[in-house]
Amino acid sequence: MIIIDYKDTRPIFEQIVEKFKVMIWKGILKPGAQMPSVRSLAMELSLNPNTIQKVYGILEQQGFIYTVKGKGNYVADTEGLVEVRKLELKTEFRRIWNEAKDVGMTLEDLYEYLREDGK
Amino acid sequence: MIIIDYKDTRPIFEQIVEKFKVMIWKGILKPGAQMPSVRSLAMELSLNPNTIQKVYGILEQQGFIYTVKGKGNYVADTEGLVEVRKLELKTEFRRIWNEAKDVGMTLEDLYEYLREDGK
Amino acid sequence: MIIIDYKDTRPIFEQIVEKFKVMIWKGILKPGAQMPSVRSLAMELSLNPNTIQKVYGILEQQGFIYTVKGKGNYVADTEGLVEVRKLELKTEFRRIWNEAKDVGMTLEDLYEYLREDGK
Amino acid sequence: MIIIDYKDTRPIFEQIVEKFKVMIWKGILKPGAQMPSVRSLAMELSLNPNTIQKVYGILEQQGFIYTVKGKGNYVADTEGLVEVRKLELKTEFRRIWNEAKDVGMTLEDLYEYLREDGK
DNA sequence: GTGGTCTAGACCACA
DNA sequence: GTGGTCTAGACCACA
Repeated sequence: MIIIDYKDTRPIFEQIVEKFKVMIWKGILKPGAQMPSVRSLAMELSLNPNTIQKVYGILEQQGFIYTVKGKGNYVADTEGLVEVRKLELKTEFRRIWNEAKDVGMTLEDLYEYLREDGK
Repeated sequence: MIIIDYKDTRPIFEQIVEKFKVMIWKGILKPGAQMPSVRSLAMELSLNPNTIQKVYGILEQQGFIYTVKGKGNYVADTEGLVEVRKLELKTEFRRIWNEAKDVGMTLEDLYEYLREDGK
Repeated sequence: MIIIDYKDTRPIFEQIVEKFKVMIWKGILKPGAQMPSVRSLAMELSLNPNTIQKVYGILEQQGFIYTVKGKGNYVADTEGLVEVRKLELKTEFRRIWNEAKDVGMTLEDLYEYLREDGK
Repeated sequence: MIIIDYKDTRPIFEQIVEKFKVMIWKGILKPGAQMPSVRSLAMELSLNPNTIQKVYGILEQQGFIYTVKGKGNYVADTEGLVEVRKLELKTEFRRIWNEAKDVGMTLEDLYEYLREDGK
């Protein structure tokens, strides 16, 4: 379900956080669904449980999951989060776009480039 | 000329590399111009010379400056680098765009958003 | 495994980079194999960890190894690198050949000389 | 007569030594000819006289020129030097060739490559 | 003066 | 344990 790319320069915990977020955004993991336990996921991925603990901590703190003590972690309701996320992404786009203008990229170049998304 | 943001999570050397690149892209630092000496810049920013050494090493290795031993560092010709930079930026756009699609952003939304550039 | 030649005029870090490259080219270090840790190698060679850090940084940046934070450094796939290496070597040959012509060496002399490879 | 390439990574003194050697090998500077004075050459190239002093010191020590106190520097007889130089170059070729074999270069590849020398 | 290399050692993030 | 960043400071080559 989750594959770690050891040649990715990002730390492992960040990769996993990212993967879970995408699965939640896309609805592969639905609100209320139980997350795998820290220990079982650590076993499955051959990682230190600390690493998974950290992943869940970040997801919880960002509102993607919630913890029920003694029972486990569950996917949260992500309604409000989508709008927050869109804003974050727009801010990122704006930042890069400012640099792109400096090297002479046009909005049309960018539009064309992103449209060819199949390739 | 260069201000370090200690609240930034990125390492100091990376921030400075970034700042110099932008100054070179924008033509604030022109090809052939002499860079501040390793030691003088270190003093000015209250940093260790090693840190500046690292910054200049990266800039040289990426083709932004060149070193004349015993004389100093100079801004290089940046002709070919613009194309490389465009590719980097496109890769960044693609990465964010992939996330943006997951939360339901359309290419038209993005286009409109970036077009209103005054704000 | 690695011996430093203190009579060599090249800096230590460069000698070690070179040695590792050769071991990787020759397949003595195979793709996926773990490199010695920064600190253990530093101890073994009686060098400062920073020096090894630099060596690994260069090897990584040139595609010979990759780093997994908190785990270690691993030998990368070197498929594409062979072609790059061939180009580098050709450039070196061209440089020396230009000098050799100046003292009257012919291509046939060179060919004969390199062919007698047993000696 | 001598042009310094400031984008060359080698130190300036080395570039000049190199240039003089070639001029002597090629016979552009003939045995007995007077070398430009340290001061005049330093002026001409806008360099520190120390740098030229160093160049002449190396050339003298390697037998390319000789110094007559109070008169100047003169090109030496280079008869014997050519053979010595050929040996040095052969050693360099052998060293690179050993590496080239490791990445699968053949003697024929090399021959062809060096033969196309016009380009 | 200029840059380059290296040591000793602290402190941090990640697993 | 692993690697990454940074300081303080020595020593060297080059101009």
